[in-house]
This record gives sequence, C-alpha cells and structure tokens, in this order.
Amino acid sequence: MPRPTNPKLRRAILDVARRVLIEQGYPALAMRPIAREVGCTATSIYLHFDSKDALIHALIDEGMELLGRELRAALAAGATPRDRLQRLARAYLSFGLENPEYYEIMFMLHPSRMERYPAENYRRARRNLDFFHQELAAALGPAAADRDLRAEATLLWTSLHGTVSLLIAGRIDAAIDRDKLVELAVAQVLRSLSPPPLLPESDAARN
Amino acid sequence: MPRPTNPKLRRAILDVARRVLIEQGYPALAMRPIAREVGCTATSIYLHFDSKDALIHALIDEGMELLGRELRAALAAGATPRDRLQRLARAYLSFGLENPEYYEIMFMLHPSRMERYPAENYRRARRNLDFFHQELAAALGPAAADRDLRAEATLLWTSLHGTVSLLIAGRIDAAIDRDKLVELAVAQVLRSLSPPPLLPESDAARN
Amino acid sequence: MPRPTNPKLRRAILDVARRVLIEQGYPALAMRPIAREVGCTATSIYLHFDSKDALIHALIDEGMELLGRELRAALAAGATPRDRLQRLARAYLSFGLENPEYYEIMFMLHPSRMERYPAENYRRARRNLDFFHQELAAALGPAAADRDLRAEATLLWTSLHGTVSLLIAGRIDAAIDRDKLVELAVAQVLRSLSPPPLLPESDAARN
Amino acid sequence: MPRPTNPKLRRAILDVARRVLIEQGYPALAMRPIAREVGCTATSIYLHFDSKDALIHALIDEGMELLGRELRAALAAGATPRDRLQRLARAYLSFGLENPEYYEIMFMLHPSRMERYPAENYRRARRNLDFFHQELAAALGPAAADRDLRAEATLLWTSLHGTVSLLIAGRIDAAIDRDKLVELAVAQVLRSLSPPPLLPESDAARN
DNA sequence: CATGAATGAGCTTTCATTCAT
DNA sequence: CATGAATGAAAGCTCATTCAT
Repeated sequence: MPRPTNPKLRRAILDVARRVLIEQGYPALAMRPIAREVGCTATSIYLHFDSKDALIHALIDEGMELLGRELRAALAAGATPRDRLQRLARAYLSFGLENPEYYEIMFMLHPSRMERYPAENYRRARRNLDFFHQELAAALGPAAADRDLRAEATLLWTSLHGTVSLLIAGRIDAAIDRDKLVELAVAQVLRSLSPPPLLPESDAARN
Repeated sequence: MPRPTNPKLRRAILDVARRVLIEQGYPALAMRPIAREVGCTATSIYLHFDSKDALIHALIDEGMELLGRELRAALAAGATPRDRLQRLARAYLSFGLENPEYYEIMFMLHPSRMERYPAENYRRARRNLDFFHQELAAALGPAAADRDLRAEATLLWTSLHGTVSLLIAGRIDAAIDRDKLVELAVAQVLRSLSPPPLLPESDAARN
Repeated sequence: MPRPTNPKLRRAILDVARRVLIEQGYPALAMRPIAREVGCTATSIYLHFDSKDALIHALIDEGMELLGRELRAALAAGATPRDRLQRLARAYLSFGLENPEYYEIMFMLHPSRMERYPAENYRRARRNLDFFHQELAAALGPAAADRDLRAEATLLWTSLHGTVSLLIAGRIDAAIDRDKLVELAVAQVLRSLSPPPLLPESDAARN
Repeated sequence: MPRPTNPKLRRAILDVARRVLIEQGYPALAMRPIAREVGCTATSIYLHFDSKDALIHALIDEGMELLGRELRAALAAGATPRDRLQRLARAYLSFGLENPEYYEIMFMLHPSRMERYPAENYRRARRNLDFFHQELAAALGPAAADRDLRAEATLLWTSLHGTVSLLIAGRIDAAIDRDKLVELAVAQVLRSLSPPPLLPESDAARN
C-alpha cells in the first residue's frame, strides 16, 4: 500500500494530531478538528491514512523510532556499562517528559486501540527495550549468572514508565520536584546492579 | 433530590460500567451500552448518577476505598517497618492486578477526564500513598535524615504503578513471568532502604 | 374531574411554574425542574394537573381572572366614560408590566399551545376585552353611530398589547423611558375618541 | 472553514424551518424534523449552519432585510411625510401578515432564545424602526418641538406590532374583519400627528 | 491531489408521562 | 396524598467515513 502523496501535508497532519492528543486527550482526537487545524479537509486525511487507527499507528511508529534514536545516542555516549545504563534511564525519562504526546500514544493508550497495531511494528518497537537487557548483562558480568535478566530489565522499564506516565498525567503531587524524582528514578536503576535484598521471613510464609 | 433509590440497580450499573471500561476502553463507556447490558434504559442510569462523570467518579471512589482497605490490612499484618513496606508493595500490586478495571479508572484515565474529579475526593484518594512515606520513614529511622522521603515514597509508588499498569495493559512480553516480575518489584522497594548508589562521574558533568 | 387534593401544593406548583416561565422561558418550563423547586416529585404534579398543558391552562385562567379583577376595579374608580377608558388602558398596561409571567402565558404563547385551551375558557377570557368596547361606546355616545366600535375596541386592545409585550420581551430600546411610553399609550387610547383622520388621497388609490 | 456549499439545500432548510416554526411552534423547530422534511439528514444541516441558533439567526436576518426592503419601498412611493408615514404603517402591517413565519421569528420569539442573537445584527435590525421616527419628525415639522419623538415613534411601532402579532396568533375574534382592523391601525398612526389629548383630571391625581 | 457534500450511527442528556406501592 | 422507579422518545450535536467530481 504505497502512499507517497504530498509529504508536507502528511507531516502537518501528524504534527497536529500529536498536539491535539496531548492538549485535549484521546477522545478529542477527531478527524475534523485535525483537518481544521491543518487547513485541509477531513477527506484529505484519508488520502494519507487509511483510518484514524492508521494515523495513530503512524504516530506510534514515529515515536518508537525517535525513542530508539535517543536511546542509541545515550548508549554511544556512555563509557562503561554502568554509565550506559544510567544514560539509558535518563534518556528514557527525558524522552517521555519532553515528548509527552508521543509517549502517551506509545505507551498509555488503552489496549483496545493497540490490538489493531500491526504485530510486526509491535515487535520492532519492543526492540527498544532490549538495550536495557543488554547493558544490564554487561554491567553485571558474571554476577548475572543466577538472575533472570530479562525480567529485571523489564522491571527497570516498567519502573521508569510509571514515573514518566504519572508525571505526564499530572498525577504527581505538586510539592514533589520533578527533577528530584527523575534523579531518584535514575538512581533506582543503578541500585538494581547491587545484589538483591533478602526478603523478610514474613514473606516466605506468604501465598 | 432523593438519591438512594434502588441500590441493586446502582450496583449493577457500576459493575457493568467497570467491565465495559476494561473490555472496550473509555470511548466505549457510553450510557446506552451500559444500560443495554444492565437491562435498563439509559434514562434510568440518570436516576442514580447525575452524569456520566458522576458515574466514573463513583467508580474511582469505590476503587480508592477498596485500595485503602487492602493497604491498611497489609500494614496491620506487618511486624516491622521493613516487613510492612514489603507488604504494602505487594498489596498495591495485588490490588491492581486483581482489580484491573478499578485500577485503570483510578490511575490510568487521561487527565482531561480527571479534571472534574472533585478536589476533595482527590485529596482523600492521595492519602493512600502516605502509607509508603510513613513506613519508609519508620524503616530508615535516623538514616532518613538527609534524604527526601516524600520524593522517595513517590518514586516507590510510581515504580509500582508502572509495573501494574503495563501488566494490566498487556504490554509486557509474554515470555516474562508475571509473578517473577511482581517479586522483583517488591524487592526493588526494599532495595530503596539501602543507601543510594553513587552516580558515575559522567553524570556530574551532565547538564 | 374534581381535583381538590392538597391546595397548598397546587398553589406552590402554580407559583413556581409562573416564575420559571418568566425567568427561563417556555422551553424551560419542564415538570421536573418545577417539582424540584416546589419540593415535591414530578409525579405529584400529576395529582393536581392532568398534564403540562392543563397546568398552563390553569395559569392562563388565573391570569385572566386577575386581569378581570383589575379591569373591573379600574372601571369602578372612573367617574366618566372617558375617565374609565383611560383607567382601563392604564390598568391593562399595569397588569401586564407587573405580572409579566401571567401576561406572557396568557397572550404571548404560540397558538399551537392555545389550540388545546378549552373553548369555553377562551370565551370567558375574551370577555375581559368587552370592557373596552362598552366604555368606548359610552364615551362616544351618538357619535359612535357610523363607526365600527367592535373593531375599534379591538384595536385599542391590540395596541396596548403591542406595547406591553415588547416591553416585557425587552425589545424596547433602553433609551426609551418605560413610563413615558406607557403615558403615550394611554394618551393614544384617548385619542381614539376624536373623529378619525382623513386618509391621504394616495391611500384611496391603493390596492 | 468554507461555508458557501450547496446553496439550494441551504435555501430548502431555511424555508422548511420557517414553515415548521409557524405551523408547530418553536419547541417543534428541531433539527431532525426539519431534515426529514427537507429530505436530508440532520447532519447535513450542520454543514450549512453552525447550530440551531445560527439557523434561527439566519432566518431573522433574512426577515429583517426583507422588512427593510419593503419599508424603503413604501418610503420611496410616498409624496409627503404624512403619506409616507401612512405607507410605512401599511407596509409594516402587510409584511407581518404576509410573512407570518418571518414575523414570528423576528419579533415574537421569547427573549431567552434571542439573547444570543449577535449584537451587531440586532442593531442593524433596529434601524428599520428609525424610519418611523424620521417621518414622524418630518410630518410634524416645528410642532415636534416639545414632543418626545423617539418615544412616540416607538409607540407607533409597538401598536402596529400588537395588531400584527395578535392577528398572526389567531387571537382576534373571528367576527372582526382583518382588513378593517388594518385600516384602523393605519388611521391610528396618522392620528398621532394631531396634538396629544388632554388627560382627564382624574389622571393628574393618580400616583 | 484534493474537495464539498453527505451519511448513519452514535453521543450525553432531558423530556412528559406512567404505575405499583 | 404522595413517592420512587422506570420508560420511550426525542433533543442538539459530533463522529469516522465515503464518494462523485
């Protein structure tokens, strides 16, 4: 389904859609308002995107690639595995906070919208998260032997995601300094390099 | 304006609304589909709730109270601060995973819909998070002196939230064991009791 | 259809309905808002009135009777036919301006609402206008011989109605003094006692 | 936001709306019934009018312009101020009786619906009434010196309005000949050129 | 490559009214 | 004498989408 057409209009549509999304939320992400802001007709959008879902998916793709770029840049700048891990975390947080529109559509959309997201894109997108796994392994070295690094890397990601998404959603108490929270989140990632804590006994009895 | 009315119908409406929300997402949370499933007319819903927003707020309130109950139970069961902290984390994760409909509506709805959530309820809801602060302080004791516990407690919460929300949304790779991830999330909370890691020098140079 | 029931509630309903009518207009004259203000249920209104139309008709009847009372009082106070005519006009204007809710529902409602107004009430209501005819005849005496007094009396009424209704509707330029306009309207009624003007010739040629 | 679009449909909508208004009253002036009669969907109406109010305002504008045209034609045809005044009155009455749908929407709609009528249009509309003032002044000449012509011109208008509106509303006794009433109304306007009557003494004592 | 016109389904909400209690 | 619960219809309006041009 090659769809070259006027690339400028395509860009404009994507940009407006992103802005509307963050400013007014998903329910307001309607074709006609987008068209009005872009300065074309709603019909024109359909020349560039098969459907509203396709438009959203294009935004997701763009966002994933942008994130990938930034994570790779972080990797390249790091001297040691530990340094790279820290940079990865910081880059992830920065990306989310500086591109909330992308972030929201990439990671905060309801699954009912994601179901239609082509599986192949999905897989490609997930690759971004492998960086965490890879650097965690490198940083731990032989100490990684008896740890489930895939799960640990996932945890790093989900933790960062929680911080980003709640900050974006404005759910964090205004008394909390955003930069401070970011620093703590980065530190938490580095903490995961030290050996896991012993769970209290009460826990062993549980479940 | 009497508002108690038939409590069974009220319950049914809330239950269906919760289910629709998780199954089909917010945009599908419409009055008529809910009514159809409940087996009443859309008009009847308005006998029990002033508006769609009021219905959603009622769900949030219910969820917040349920969460509060579970967190308090966890606290009560813990022997030491460290134990209580670990139980709090586990209870939070369990609540989210076992009540995804509540969790989604409580913490994952777009803020544009949340603005009208009455400020007072909001404050009451946030109190649930104070437990983390309180137990963190108790567990650290004098070591808490030069740490920003409010921010650290918030980080605990956001990290747990990230794990819960991505699990709920089905965004976690199927190869990752859900229980394993939960255990790691709990362990991460306990790790926050140890002294913070030294950030690599590369960081000091940054911005 | 005797409908005694609680007369206090009946009164309250009528009073609130009247107020709502003038404050928010006919489209807002809904049963439930009335009930809410009265402090009863919508159902209760139906114990006192068969329908919304019946409620409106009751208001019209009340208004007509009130108007009749005031016109009769004006008549009684007048010494001469000319004086009585002038008092009638003034009383009519005063009634409308002081009871805009009644006036609006009596004379400004769309005919589609009036169709259902029982014919008998209608006739009774119209009797109020006979006063104008009667006093006009008395004031003119023998001079009335070759004039169509029924039509002239009707004109007096329609002219007064125009002034009242536009004042009530707020359609009169704010720069026009309300009292001045009323005085002019009264004077216009008295002017109708003098012989009719000769129409310019151009008129004879018309149509 | 291009708005010319298919002008035939626009016309058809306006025409049907006008007819529905007079036949069934304002509450029946709903988008879907109009659409049904026009033979399009309710949505299509929104291609031509921003809202129901905008549709109504368009009708008012049309009516005001039509009235203006007819009043200006009357003025042009009159030889003397007195003649012109008489023609103005007759033209006003004719307009109302021949275009009851326009007249009703222009002057008989409840103010609560009128508030949103753009102020600028409103002012423009009111200019139609200046013709009465202007010709009254011309006809009276120096005799106008100690009279409030603005108020008197307003009274002419309100009186004519009363006659038109009650005739339109079918509130006039069937025994009254419509043409006769119109002639009397015109005559009443001319009578206003003679000096004002002395009010009876009883009036001086009043209030 | 783009538009204007149109559609049908759906939205939240309010309406007048009824009926068993 | 009055209520709570419910209903079906309809309101104004917006949605994603299509199609002829």
